[in-house]
Amino acid sequence: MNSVLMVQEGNSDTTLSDFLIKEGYTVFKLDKADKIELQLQDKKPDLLLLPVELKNGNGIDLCHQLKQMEVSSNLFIILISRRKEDFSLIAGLDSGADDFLFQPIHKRVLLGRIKALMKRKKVKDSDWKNQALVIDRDRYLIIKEGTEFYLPKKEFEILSLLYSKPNKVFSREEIKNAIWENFEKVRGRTVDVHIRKIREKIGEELISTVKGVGYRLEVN
Amino acid sequence: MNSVLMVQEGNSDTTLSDFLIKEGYTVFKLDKADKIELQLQDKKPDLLLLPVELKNGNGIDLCHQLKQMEVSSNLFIILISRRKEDFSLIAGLDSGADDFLFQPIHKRVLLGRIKALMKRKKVKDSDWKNQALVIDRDRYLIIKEGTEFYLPKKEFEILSLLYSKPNKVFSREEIKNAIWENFEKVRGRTVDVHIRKIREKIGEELISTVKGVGYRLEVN
DNA sequence: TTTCATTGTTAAGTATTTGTTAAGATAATT
DNA sequence: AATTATCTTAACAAATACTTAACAATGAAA
Repeated sequence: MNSVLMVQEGNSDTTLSDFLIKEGYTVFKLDKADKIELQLQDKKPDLLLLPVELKNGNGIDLCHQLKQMEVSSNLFIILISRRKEDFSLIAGLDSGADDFLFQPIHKRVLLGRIKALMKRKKVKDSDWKNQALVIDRDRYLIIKEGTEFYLPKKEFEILSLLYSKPNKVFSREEIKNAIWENFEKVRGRTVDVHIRKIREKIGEELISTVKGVGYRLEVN
Repeated sequence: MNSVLMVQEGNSDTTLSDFLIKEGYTVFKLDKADKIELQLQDKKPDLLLLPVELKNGNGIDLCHQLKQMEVSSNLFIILISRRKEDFSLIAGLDSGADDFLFQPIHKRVLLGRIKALMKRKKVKDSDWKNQALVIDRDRYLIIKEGTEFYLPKKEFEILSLLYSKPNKVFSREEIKNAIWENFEKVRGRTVDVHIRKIREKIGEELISTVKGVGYRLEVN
């Protein structure tokens, strides 16, 4: 995550791009959004900073289109607007944007957002590529770093659930609700014990506890 | 997103409310729509299920009114009607409703709609005002300028509360009221200590004290 | 400047939540 | 039916979070 494509129509301000370059990013600029697809194909940036207000159309629609195209399916898009009112619109529409910012953009805020996206991307990547964990429902098997583990049903289902949203904290209630038929009848430390077994078999560090809330599958 | 206010005039069916409760939602019921504003102020639900056909007026107008009021500006409203014809009307009018359903309401359909709204809310929340700070309830973590922080429950809830209205000064009473079950029993410097912990972890400048009044989340 | 109410801070005590073990119950397999 | 694996539960230990008290610091008003 270190190349950024900025669309800046009728505006040659370099404050932000200079800042990003100083922070180690490769910055490409476009002074019109028209030929953006070619640029994306060519430069393959990680992030696109796209104004809502464009000379030739609007950024929300463009964002929506890009998000559905193959070239840009892995591209992060931050929409930028001059008017706050726009964002009710954006929130209502399904623009698919990854984040939103208002003008004027503060350098530190932008950097923060980029870093947040970076983290998300990392999680995504690890999901798809160097998967530390694979769940094979067909063979009812967990594979962690090449080693296969067989888990009994309950443990397998709980781990699958956590895996379905890595890093999300699942409350015990959510877990019971999802795994047991009559979840009201499951009391005491039942869930905890299953978690214990999973940790024992697959690794202590795999699942972390958020006290007062629940359990989370750790993915970095 | 987990509390729902249902208006059910002349009908005491509990199928839906039971279902929602089982799904983890807090459900409040009203058997007449007359005093609805008081209830909204009091219960602060996330979602209102409002019939179009009311004894004393109609739900479309009421919806329209509510959407313009401060109390309910963050409230999601789903309009419910017995007759399909109503909805051409609604679509034409700008009722401001977030969604529409026909009687009879199927449980799974309702749940689906609620979850869809939930997603929208998340987007809204994250792009709203306060840009340097992101609160991720799913992962139960705070992201400040790209750095993630895990906070214990009470600290997380207090910060979430302050975040819900950036720059608003919350009195200690308001905070206790919102976070604790029996807030009367919380005495002494308890709130202050939690604030201390938050400042320690996320930054001293984040929350400022308004002497004699309370605390405020600083947002520029 | 002194006073006084308010807030900050620390550290210790208390409460709550979670971890862990082992035994008994239940279900599956032989 | 016997054996084995899995699941649930209770009991207690450990860890963590929460609350409180005591005193310090601050700052506004007299």
